[in-house]
Amino acid sequence: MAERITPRHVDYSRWYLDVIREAELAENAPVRGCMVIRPYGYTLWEAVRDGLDRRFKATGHVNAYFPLFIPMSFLQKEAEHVEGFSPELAIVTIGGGETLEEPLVVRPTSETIIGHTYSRWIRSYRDLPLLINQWANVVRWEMRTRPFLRTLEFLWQEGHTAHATAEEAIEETLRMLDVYADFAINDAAIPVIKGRKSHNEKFAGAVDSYTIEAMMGNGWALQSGTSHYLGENFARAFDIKYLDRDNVLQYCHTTSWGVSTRMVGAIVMVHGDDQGLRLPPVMAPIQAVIVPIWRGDADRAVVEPVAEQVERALLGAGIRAKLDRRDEVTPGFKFNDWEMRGVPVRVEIGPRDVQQGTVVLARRDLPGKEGKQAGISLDGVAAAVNDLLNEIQASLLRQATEHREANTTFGVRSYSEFREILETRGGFIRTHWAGSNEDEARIKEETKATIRCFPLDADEGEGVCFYTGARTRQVAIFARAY
RNA sequence: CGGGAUGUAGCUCAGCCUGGUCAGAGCGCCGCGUUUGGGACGCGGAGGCCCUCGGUUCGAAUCCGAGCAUCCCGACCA
Repeated sequence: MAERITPRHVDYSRWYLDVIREAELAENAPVRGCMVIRPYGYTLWEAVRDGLDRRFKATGHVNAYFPLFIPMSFLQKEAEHVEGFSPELAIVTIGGGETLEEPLVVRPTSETIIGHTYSRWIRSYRDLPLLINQWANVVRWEMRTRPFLRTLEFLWQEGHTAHATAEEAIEETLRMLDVYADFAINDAAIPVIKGRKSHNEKFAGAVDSYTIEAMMGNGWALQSGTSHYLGENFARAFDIKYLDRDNVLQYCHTTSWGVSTRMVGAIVMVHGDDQGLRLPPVMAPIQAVIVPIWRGDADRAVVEPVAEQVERALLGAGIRAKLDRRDEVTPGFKFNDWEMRGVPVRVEIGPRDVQQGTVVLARRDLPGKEGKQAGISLDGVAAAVNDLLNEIQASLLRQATEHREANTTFGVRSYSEFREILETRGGFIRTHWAGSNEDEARIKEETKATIRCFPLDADEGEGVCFYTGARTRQVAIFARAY
């Protein structure tokens, strides 16, 4: 048997690509940097979508849809925004064989077209807050691409809200950051750090950007969701104004926030192991797979009905279960196959089990035979699987948290120590920081590490900045990032 | 857009130096049979404008030129 998945310690990047391919999440499209999301990968995305959408609605948001094409002039209305995005725009100049009067930008994000629309919709303080989300695709002409993590076209949601006051808008920005963190932690089992972006890293056109940062299996950071407080920047650019109670015309304060198909990549990189995917049960398209085992037709006649009975029991208990009826591959092949696909629980049923009225359960979060448990009573199989799913969900979160803590350096004293750590153990460096934007840029150039965020939960108190030597209360997390 | 590499079967690749039984292997796929508790085996079979265009030559997957595409490493990024 040829190894289909490169071990992580050999080449993490290859491992990632191998898992994407072997688990049939996605494949490269004929156009550079674009991918076909295969059914199994798309189902994962649907789980992300559903988990978020439910939370958006619970916090008072509604969905709408805005157009793919945006007049070029719209982008130019917000100076920082156009500067940030123009290098990566795809622009349509010909339509129906005719050169267009004004080129159309394929949206890289929709602040501008939505800002334009909001200016028409908002007249009074009674129209506020306006809380809208859209599920859409966007295009950014990136140089370097990787499936899910960075593609020319990607799927995402972008929330766009307008508020009467800065306080309300900031509250919304942080509320959605909390929604993202709640989803990441409780659904995706990804422990994320909530923080504020540095000036260098913030969204083009934002006053403040907030982020949830996750650590991947190789110690690199991945920005997994962002929430921006846009102040009056876009309101002024697009003339989004309302009359307040005192009949005074005011600019709105707006926000925007997004999570993309990148989240699927995060799930792969946070939980995956050398066997392939490990999916958190809450999100797994298939939570439990049933593998029947038999020798010859006599065995089959007794095993198959029991396997079907287990499938019915699991489905009846609301578990996403699948009976693997394939006859052309061996049970051993199926074990490996479903492990690679990250299915959290496997139920094995053979003649011996049927005789004893039991099944074997195998949990994906523990390696190899360590995760096998024999003698589970047939009567209680649904309950047992359900308990195990809950346990795996918690276990994956715990493992990811431990991995992050084990790969975080708390506090460095000098820049040389900082560089030393980045080159040797890598991971996150969480430490006091009082440097300037230029200092940050220099560190990025010299070490490839960036400030991932200023964590919101910082409780370190005052300390000394390793770079400037100044005393400060500000704490930053540095890391190499995707 | 710089630096490196590669385009041959569905996939991974060999063949190219040294032009002529060179259209090949493994995996995958299809059929039949035996198998099935950790990636089974035997036999038979299908499948290829050898990236494109042009040139050299009696003859090109092979040599030369141009183009296109992809991958890896950098600068930019959800």
